[in-house]
Amino acid sequence: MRDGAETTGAAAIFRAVRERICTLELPFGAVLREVELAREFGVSRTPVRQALHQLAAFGLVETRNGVGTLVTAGDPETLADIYELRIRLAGLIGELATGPCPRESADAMRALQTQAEALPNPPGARAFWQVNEDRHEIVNVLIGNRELRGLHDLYYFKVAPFWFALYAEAPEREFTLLLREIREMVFWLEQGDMKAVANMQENNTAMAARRVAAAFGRGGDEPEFAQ
Amino acid sequence: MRDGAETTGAAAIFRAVRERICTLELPFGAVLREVELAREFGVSRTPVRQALHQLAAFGLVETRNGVGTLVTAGDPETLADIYELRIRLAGLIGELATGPCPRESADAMRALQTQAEALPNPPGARAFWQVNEDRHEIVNVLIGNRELRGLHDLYYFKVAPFWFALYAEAPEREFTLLLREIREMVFWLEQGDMKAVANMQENNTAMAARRVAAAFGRGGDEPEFAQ
DNA sequence: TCGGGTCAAGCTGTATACAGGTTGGAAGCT
DNA sequence: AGCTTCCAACCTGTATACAGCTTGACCCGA
Repeated sequence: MRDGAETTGAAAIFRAVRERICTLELPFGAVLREVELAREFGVSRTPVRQALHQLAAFGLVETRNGVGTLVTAGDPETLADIYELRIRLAGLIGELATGPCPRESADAMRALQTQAEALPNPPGARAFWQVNEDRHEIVNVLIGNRELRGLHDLYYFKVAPFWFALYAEAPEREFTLLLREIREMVFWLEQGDMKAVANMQENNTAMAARRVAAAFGRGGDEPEFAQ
Repeated sequence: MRDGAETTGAAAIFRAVRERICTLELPFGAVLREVELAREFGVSRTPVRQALHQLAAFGLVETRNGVGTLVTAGDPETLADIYELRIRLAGLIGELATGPCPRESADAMRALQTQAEALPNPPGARAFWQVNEDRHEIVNVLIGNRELRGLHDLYYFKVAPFWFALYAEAPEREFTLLLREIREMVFWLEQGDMKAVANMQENNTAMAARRVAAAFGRGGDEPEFAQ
């Protein structure tokens, strides 16, 4: 919901663990133990627990007494719900937009395009993740309605693990699609047309939903993620 | 985001404090001290801190080191953002609905109507709050998309303090409007028309937004809430 | 061999002690 | 009187100790 660079140590742990979940470094079903994380980050269990509880509140993990904190896999039905909603939220970005997009966003996206095109195809997982996160952030700051912006951010991290699993399956295809999206985004950002940007976001979200559904949809049971 | 009757003590404190905020028993700007709450609920600071951190994550309070936990008043701009989004979310309820509404919802709402009509006008703050919460819950379970349901719930609690302040200003008017809404809701629920229910929800949300904007909108600075 | 009961290891939930930060007011100087 | 300085009380952030729960493995009997 809210991010920013907080001063407290729990926020740093929150972001670190969230990133591990999103990059599947921590696959669904993995168990997190508070003492381990505490040792790793050089703190006590207290801040770790704070971070894990927040992740639980956002639905990324589930804590069970006596067992540990498990990374939760959304079942296919939940995943469908999330994407359905996410597509609509993308549409709302356009409906709630007031003015044209600022120049800085177009500049930032163009810079990202240049940077991404310099990468090999497929790039490493880390680079891929970073490019995508930058793209997300550039779009995110465009959203005028702060609450909608928060939701856009929240659901991005919620579906990120699934989406990243797509990359693991077909890295070249996913990177090509990402590049295509960035190029198109640059075009419309340069036009200053927020509605067009939102429509594009909606289209790409829907397309991602189809790919994710094909890979992890109702056909199979629980998604399989190898460590 | 998620509620339910949890086993841990922190969840109970979370709900209790949230209700106090929503009913303005704790007005904006009030400071919560962990030791006080701990004494009151007969627990240590630890579960209290969990509850307060969750409330902070949802934007209802803000914790400052060395000071305390303050109940946060959304500035008028944020309030406008929330309502704008909430109206659209109400529309999505209809768009994402799949089947007709179940009979139980109509029955429950009819029972609530009977119960509410038996109250004096205006009812006490407590009764008013309870009727409204019941109404919200009945509508909430109708929402098929679980994520949207969570958002609908989340934002309900986020605007509840403002909306409850309206009741404090004009109890009879607000109760009459609430009764009207319940009656209309019963009608459409009996028709089984989810889209109509959603449209109604959208209309009533928009109307509430206008009343709130008139009372706490950009005209005045920060809203004033007496203890 | 298989099923059930028991228990110990390990994890989270809770309570408490300590460290760091903030603030309001008193004391002192101008 | 007005302003600055300083400090003590208080509150949150963190670390640690203890209690309750879960689970898997071991043991025993059929």
